[in-house]
Amino acid sequence: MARKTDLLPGTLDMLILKTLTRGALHGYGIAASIKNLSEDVLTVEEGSLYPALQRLLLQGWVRAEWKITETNRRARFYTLTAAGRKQLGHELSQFDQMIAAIGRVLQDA
Amino acid sequence: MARKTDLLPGTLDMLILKTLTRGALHGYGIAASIKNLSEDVLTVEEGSLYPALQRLLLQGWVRAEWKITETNRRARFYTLTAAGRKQLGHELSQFDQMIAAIGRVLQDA
DNA sequence: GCTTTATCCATAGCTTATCTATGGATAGAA
DNA sequence: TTCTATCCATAGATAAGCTATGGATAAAGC
Repeated sequence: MARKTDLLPGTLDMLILKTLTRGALHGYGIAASIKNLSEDVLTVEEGSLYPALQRLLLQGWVRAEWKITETNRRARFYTLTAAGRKQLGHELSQFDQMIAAIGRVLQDA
Repeated sequence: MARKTDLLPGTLDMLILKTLTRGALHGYGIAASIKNLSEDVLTVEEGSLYPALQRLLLQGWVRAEWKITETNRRARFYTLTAAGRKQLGHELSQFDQMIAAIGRVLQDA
C-alpha cells in the first residue's frame, strides 16, 4: 500500500501517556517532545493529537487544566492519572509482546 | 481505547511478504505460519488476510496460481515477485526505524 | 454411511485510527 | 507591522483490520 504514515498506527496513545510520565504538558509540547525524542522520525499531526487527547480524557487516563505557559500563552496542560499510569503499563507490555512476536516472524530461518 | 487488535496495524503486508520469502504458500498456510512463528501472539483473521492478499496482488508484489495442496485441495499459492522482495526491504527498514524511534520515546529519562 | 473437524476461498459491512485541510488566536521577534 | 512560532480544535476523507457470513471438500472417527 505504500502506506504514508507518520506513526505506527496503534501506538499514539501509548506515546502520549509515556510522554506525560515526565510531567504535565500541553498538546503542542507533547507533539514536540515526541518529535524530539524520536529524532524527527515520529511526527504527531495536530489532527491526530487532539482527537487522541479527547479519547484519553474520556477514558479518564489524563486530566486537563488551562494554565499559562512560560511563553505567556493559555494552554491546556495534561496530567497522567493513576488509571492512565496503569493503562500505560498494559499498553507497554502488550506492545513488547507484539514486537517480540513480530521479531520472531521476521527473523530468517 | 483498549484497542482490540490481533496485529500491530500497518505490519500485516510486511509479515505476509516476509512469510513468502520462505517459499510459496496459500492463504491458509500464510496465516498458520504467522500464528506459529509468533507463538500464537499474532492472529491473522481471514477477513484481514484475503483483502491484504488482493492488495499485494494489485501492487504486483505477489503472484498467485491455483494448485493442489499435499492434502489434495485446490488452493491459491502466492509467490513473492522481485518487486515484492524490494518492497519488503523498504518496509523492513522503515519498520526498524520506527521501532527504534518508539524505543527512544519509551525509554526512561 | 454419517457426522464432525480441519482445510481452503472470499466478500460485505462496520469500526476506528490517522491524515489532510481548515480555521482561529496571540506573543514576540524582526 | 509583518512574520513566525506557539497554541487550540474540528470536519471530512482514507484505509486497515475485524466481525460475520457463506460456501466447499478431504479425511478421520464413529
